[in-house]
Amino acid sequence: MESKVILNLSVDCVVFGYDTNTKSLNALLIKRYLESEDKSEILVDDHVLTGYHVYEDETLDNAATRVLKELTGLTQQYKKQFKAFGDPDRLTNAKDLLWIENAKFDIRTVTIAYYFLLKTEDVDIENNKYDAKWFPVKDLPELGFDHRQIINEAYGDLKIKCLVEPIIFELLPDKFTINEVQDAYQSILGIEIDNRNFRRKLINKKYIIPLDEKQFGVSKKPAKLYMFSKDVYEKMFQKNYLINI
Amino acid sequence: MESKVILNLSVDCVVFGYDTNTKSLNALLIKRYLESEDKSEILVDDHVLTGYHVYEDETLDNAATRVLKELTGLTQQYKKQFKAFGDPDRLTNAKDLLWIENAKFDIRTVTIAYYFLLKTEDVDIENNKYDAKWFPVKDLPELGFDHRQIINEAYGDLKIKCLVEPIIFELLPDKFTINEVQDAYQSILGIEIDNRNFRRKLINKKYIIPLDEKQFGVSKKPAKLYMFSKDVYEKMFQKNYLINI
DNA sequence: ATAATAAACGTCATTTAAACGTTTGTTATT
DNA sequence: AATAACAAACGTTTAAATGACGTTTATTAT
Repeated sequence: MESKVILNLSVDCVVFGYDTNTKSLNALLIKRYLESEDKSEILVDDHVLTGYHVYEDETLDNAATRVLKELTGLTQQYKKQFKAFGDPDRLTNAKDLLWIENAKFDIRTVTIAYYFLLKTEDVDIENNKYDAKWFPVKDLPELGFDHRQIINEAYGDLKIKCLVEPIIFELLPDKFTINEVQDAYQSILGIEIDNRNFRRKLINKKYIIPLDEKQFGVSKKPAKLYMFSKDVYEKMFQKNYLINI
Repeated sequence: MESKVILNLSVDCVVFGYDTNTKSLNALLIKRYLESEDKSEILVDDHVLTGYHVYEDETLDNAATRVLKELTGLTQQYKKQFKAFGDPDRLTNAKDLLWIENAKFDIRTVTIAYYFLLKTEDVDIENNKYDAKWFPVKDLPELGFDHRQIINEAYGDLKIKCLVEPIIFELLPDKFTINEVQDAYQSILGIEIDNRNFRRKLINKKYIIPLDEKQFGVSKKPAKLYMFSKDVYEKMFQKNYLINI
């Protein structure tokens, strides 16, 4: 009745990994490279997000989780569905479409985009079967499809969420120093924060638990380690309804 | 290759309308009522959101705008795509499916959900061809499909957005009193606010413009009217990056 | 022992927030 | 035309949070 456009449903995953050492927020991308049959021409040479078709009997959330697991082996990471991308012409670039099995111009692919938060070090990048690599969000390579837009929108959503929820700790190791938290905020939000005031403010939070441990192996005064207690945070009924307009 | 599940793409629109008089946030719903052929049985008797199939050559955003216009005649309202709902079993209720043309059990409908913000009075409810009605968000009727969940998630998203962006003014008339703003926050967030502190704080915002006008027709001291300047708000480079965790 | 350096602590002035009390302008009533 | 009623509008006081700095401390490398 309708016509010949075939609808395809997929999830795409923006995997954010924060690197405490380089203070860089990275995105995990996979390489695409394809030559013409006679090898005279490079048809595709760029990077893309991981994504996959959503199976018939699968929820969107489960599809995203499956894709992340397939790519990284990880299953318990912070996940957020942040936007659907479904413009009818979003995959009409013929070069790109060669990548898709049985690609025709009358397939419309709607993708439900998720982002995940984890630590760069959590992924064994050496033995990754998709040859996935980390790229700084602020220095992305050539990207296929509309994936640059998807990453940018994910990043925008993440920034806003950072301001109202303590999701920064999803990006940091379980035990962290105050300065590492500050560095993460500065890097992700692109701002400068006064260390002394930030330190005071953070240490006063009841859900920031000081540990009887210090850094070691550093060649300066080792910093005290802290951890974040999600329990305490949730029990103090946050969403304190501070209207901040 | 894949199998016999037919994928259907739709948008669903949560139309929020705030009523300044009753201080109630409402959702616009349409009635479903269907009897069996011999009229011995009521098959469907509930309410649903407005939604529609997304046309082949149409963006998701345009589909949502089209649905709103069809329902209300309005085209310039605040709109947000907030979540996709696509669980394989979300429409497997046979009773519900009778509503869908050519419904079979092997159709999977993924819906991209939007919410719109407007004033209840903007909609001419008397002459509405879908027989749409307003229902307080806090007192919804029996709802079809997963529409209760969709409304609740939209409402949750709206509440959070209210705390960080001045979208409350999308729900209020162009000229409003300070108390009307307070009432809207209290009603939507479910909180109590001290009027004297709230008033002082709001009046001090540069983007809250006092007018040389007062209420009339009220039987008490008429309140001064104000308006919200989106221009001023945006120029003062908000997103002042107040980390509020 | 000492230099170098990041971590950690401290101070003060200013701003913002919370919790109240008081005055004012309008309409309705006498 | 006085006054009661009442929400609007303004004011005060105290406590807490923030912003902008200066100083001390613990560690490693020399």
